[in-house]
Amino acid sequence: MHYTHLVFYIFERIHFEVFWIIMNRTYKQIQQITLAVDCIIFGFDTNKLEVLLVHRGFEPEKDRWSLMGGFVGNNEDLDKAANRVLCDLSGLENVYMEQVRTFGKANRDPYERVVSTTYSALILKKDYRAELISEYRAEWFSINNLPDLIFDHKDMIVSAIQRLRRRVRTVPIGFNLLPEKFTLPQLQKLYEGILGEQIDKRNFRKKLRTMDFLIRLDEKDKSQSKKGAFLYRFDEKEYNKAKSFNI
Amino acid sequence: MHYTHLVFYIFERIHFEVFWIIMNRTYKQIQQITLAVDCIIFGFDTNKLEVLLVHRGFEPEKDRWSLMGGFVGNNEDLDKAANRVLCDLSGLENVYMEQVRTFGKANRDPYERVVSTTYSALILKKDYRAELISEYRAEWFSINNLPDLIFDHKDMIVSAIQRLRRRVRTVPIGFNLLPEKFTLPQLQKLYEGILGEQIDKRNFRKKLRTMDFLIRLDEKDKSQSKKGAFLYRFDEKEYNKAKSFNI
DNA sequence: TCAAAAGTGTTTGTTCTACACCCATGC
DNA sequence: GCATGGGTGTAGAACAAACACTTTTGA
Repeated sequence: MHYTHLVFYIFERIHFEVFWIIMNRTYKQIQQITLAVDCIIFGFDTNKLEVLLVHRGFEPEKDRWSLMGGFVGNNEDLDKAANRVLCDLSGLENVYMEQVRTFGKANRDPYERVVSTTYSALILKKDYRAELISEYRAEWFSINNLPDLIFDHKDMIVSAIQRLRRRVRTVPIGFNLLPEKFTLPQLQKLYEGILGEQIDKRNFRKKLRTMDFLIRLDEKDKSQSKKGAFLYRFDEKEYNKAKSFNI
Repeated sequence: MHYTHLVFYIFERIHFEVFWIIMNRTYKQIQQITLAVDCIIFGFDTNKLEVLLVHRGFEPEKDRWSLMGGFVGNNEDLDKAANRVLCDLSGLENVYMEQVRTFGKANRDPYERVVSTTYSALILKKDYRAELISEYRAEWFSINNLPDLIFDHKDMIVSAIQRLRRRVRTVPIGFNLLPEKFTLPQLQKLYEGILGEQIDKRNFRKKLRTMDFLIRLDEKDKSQSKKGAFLYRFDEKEYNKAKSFNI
């Protein structure tokens, strides 16, 4: 190796080692931050999409509404923390949940530095244990009529709705908001509620007819009309064969 | 108010207060977690999409490859931390970046509890200061030929690519990977590289012709052919008028 | 003059949209 | 027998996919 190359090489080598030593020290001394999860819990009520909010019972921000949240334990998976919070506060397990995004502005909670990862959950409203409503001062709100919320919880809900609107068109997750057996008018109202727009009945049903995983049962639901509407169920096995969905 | 109602009311009230007192204590005592950001830095090289990785210079996991990352300061916005890490390690500011998702498995880093939020950045490779490549032992890797990576960094890259593939079809972010003036053959190769599939030249150009924000200049780039290809530029103002994009 | 890349349209099939009437039933 | 919600099909427009030849020019 040429002399100047060698000098350059040694210099670079030292530079490199020093950089990593600094990195390594940083690695040990770094500041720690309180990490939270907040759950945007969606439910569906005949024709509108709703979120479940809790009434904050302590200062600061007493008497304002907030999402259900909790802190992440030191040895707890982030996803598990979200499930725990949902389960603690709703009594429900094995609920469809997915991460939305992480909110990390330094002053988002003006009282303390908290970074929060949001998760959205789709639950069947009637599975939600009614007694918890009073226990946690929880209440369902239509997404079109949200109350005043603490911190950036409104932004959290908005971004969860945006994501839900995108996802619900390409993945059959909407069924989590309906009972196992449902009618097509119900399903259409669900989609209209989520997307916030009217859908043509014939075009909607035409699309659904092409989906082999939507099984028509020999039963009718007569609660909404005299004629009665056929009940359907979502067949997961059949869906997994092709995994194509598009509304 | 009827007597039993009153008793019930008081009971519920106490229950509610106790719950919030516990919550409030929890709020103060909660465990804190080291929070990191990792940057998936994408670049484009004539016909393939690449990511920039750094060679880890210290134990544990010495000599393996990793994403560029850093820790979030106690008074630092999460987004700012990602920008800082990118800037420290690439010398670039004002780069297109967006949050991807947060990785929070308790044992994802087997040595220490670290939760990490990933950000993807699209940079123009030639803006990346070459001297930093040797300073940080960084290297560009084709996304089809990634080396062995520490922890869950491979998953991080995979989810960033998935997201990029979705986004690039509906938002004109791909231009961040090209110089200000670019040719249509370049643009097509970029899309082919990102999406990992061939695109029909005539159909591609037909779509682009409908987009008013793609301005053809009176210059040609003759570096790739004798005939030369017209240069174009992306007109942001024009795009903002309609904000519709779809490839 | 020829090799190499740039540029250009048409046809066909698929998907999306708009739209209006009959059916079954309980009251 | 009528009011209420459930159920069905078709025609036109927009969009997507497949496909082959001509142009330019430097070497």
